[in-house]
Amino acid sequence: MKPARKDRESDAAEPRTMDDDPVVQGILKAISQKRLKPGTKLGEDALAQVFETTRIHIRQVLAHLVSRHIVTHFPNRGAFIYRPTVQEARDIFAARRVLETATVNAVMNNLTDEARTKLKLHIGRETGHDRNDRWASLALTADFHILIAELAGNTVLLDFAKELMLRTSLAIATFEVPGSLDCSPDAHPVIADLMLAGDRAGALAAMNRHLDEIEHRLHLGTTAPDPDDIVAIFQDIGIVPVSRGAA
Amino acid sequence: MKPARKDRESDAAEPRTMDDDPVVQGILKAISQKRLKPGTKLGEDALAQVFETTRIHIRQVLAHLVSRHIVTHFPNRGAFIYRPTVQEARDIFAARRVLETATVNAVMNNLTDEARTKLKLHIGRETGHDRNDRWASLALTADFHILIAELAGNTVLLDFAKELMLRTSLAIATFEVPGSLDCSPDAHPVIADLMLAGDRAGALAAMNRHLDEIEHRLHLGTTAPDPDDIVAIFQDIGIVPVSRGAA
DNA sequence: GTATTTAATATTGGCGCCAATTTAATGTTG
DNA sequence: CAACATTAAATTGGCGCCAATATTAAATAC
Repeated sequence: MKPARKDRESDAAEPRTMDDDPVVQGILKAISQKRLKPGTKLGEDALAQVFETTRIHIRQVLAHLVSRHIVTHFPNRGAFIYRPTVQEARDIFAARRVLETATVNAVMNNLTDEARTKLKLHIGRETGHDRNDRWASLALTADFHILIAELAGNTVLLDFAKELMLRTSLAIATFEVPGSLDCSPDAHPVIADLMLAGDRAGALAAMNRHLDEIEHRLHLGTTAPDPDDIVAIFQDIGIVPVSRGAA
Repeated sequence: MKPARKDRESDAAEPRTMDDDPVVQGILKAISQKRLKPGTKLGEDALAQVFETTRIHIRQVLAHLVSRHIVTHFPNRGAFIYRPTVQEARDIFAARRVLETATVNAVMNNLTDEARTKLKLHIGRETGHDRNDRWASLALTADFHILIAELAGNTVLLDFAKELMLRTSLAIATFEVPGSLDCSPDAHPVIADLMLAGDRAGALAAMNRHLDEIEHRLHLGTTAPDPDDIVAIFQDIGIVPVSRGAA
């Protein structure tokens, strides 16, 4: 009937990655847009109903997110968006300083015309988008740092950068002061211009200042030093209307 | 009967991580010792029988290893130890240069007595162990780099370092020339001595030379530039006696 | 005798069911 | 009326079964 299948068995079956999964991408996008906050419970049935899939699929997705340090799993309790500790938040930013210094350096070692074009294109989108759309802004700010990692041409560092961006979103959502923005609106164009101008030292300094600025906006020294972590989580679990008043 | 349980529900249930799993640790250890080579099939029933567990447990373990880029999953075919491409092997070493430069720097910024002690202790174990035990050697060489990442005091960078060590093992096993050692036996003591002596620049240079040496031992330019990747995998899948001769 | 086709076997993938535990609700008591 | 104990509901965890696919073995044709 279909004997031609055997001839292509070498390339027919491609390896499957969880990152392509629409449910994974949906949850990750929701996190980077801060629609899903740390401590939120990810019920299996609820997710299965929202994404119109089976519960088994959801369990695989959650297991993947647990492996990626995006979700915490409590036995017999379920999966929750991970809430970084204060120390871990600092470690994330320290790791970003290391990684992004390297990626900026790598990009400037090989600044092709294609790289320049992509950089300009992104800055154009970032400055020209609708400022009222807060969720589009949040997604774009992460894309800038990921773009630099892409231009660096190292898939391993790119994966690390993606993971760090997600975990940064969790750290910001956990420790931010409610009213402030994530980062100043012109930080990315400044960095991009310095890179396009060939000013390596200036670009590196601007990037590190940018990261410092984001980190110092957070309440890493004052709020919840490290104790009663899980207790705080339980307070926030109730995204749904909380009937009882504050304790 | 046991009403005291309710009082402790806040701290009773701890989050569970896959890294503590004995099956995961067993597979990871086997990889770092190069008993499990890239391309080897990890059958679910076989693993369940070896580790005396259920098939579901094995599936969770394999899913975790897939997320960690240690195992590749082919639909309806099963899980195989991941085989890095040439480009990815280069990226792994480039990422290690970035990461380990940072960790060495961090350690030397805060070289406590405890750090000195642990460093000396490890070097002592590495030089004093049985040289004939090749598998113990392989496990120890990875531990040296992980120890430095631990002493750096950044959990995020530590996780990255652990992942990079695993992927380095896969890269070496994939591209090594059969007879050679992984690295020269005195490279680690040299680096440790320079660090203990406070010679930052010397330690960084020695570490980078060490990484260069490991990378240059591999056949990254001559063997299988990048084409027919999956085909090559299928050739090596047959760890079990191959009845047919070479093609 | 080699290659192709066909059948048999083994392995993976997924769905449903039921047990174990937790969480919410209800009733009781001081 | 508040706090505790008990009961009921909901959710997660795990096991077995069966379908879908790939791999191996046998059979047939050239």
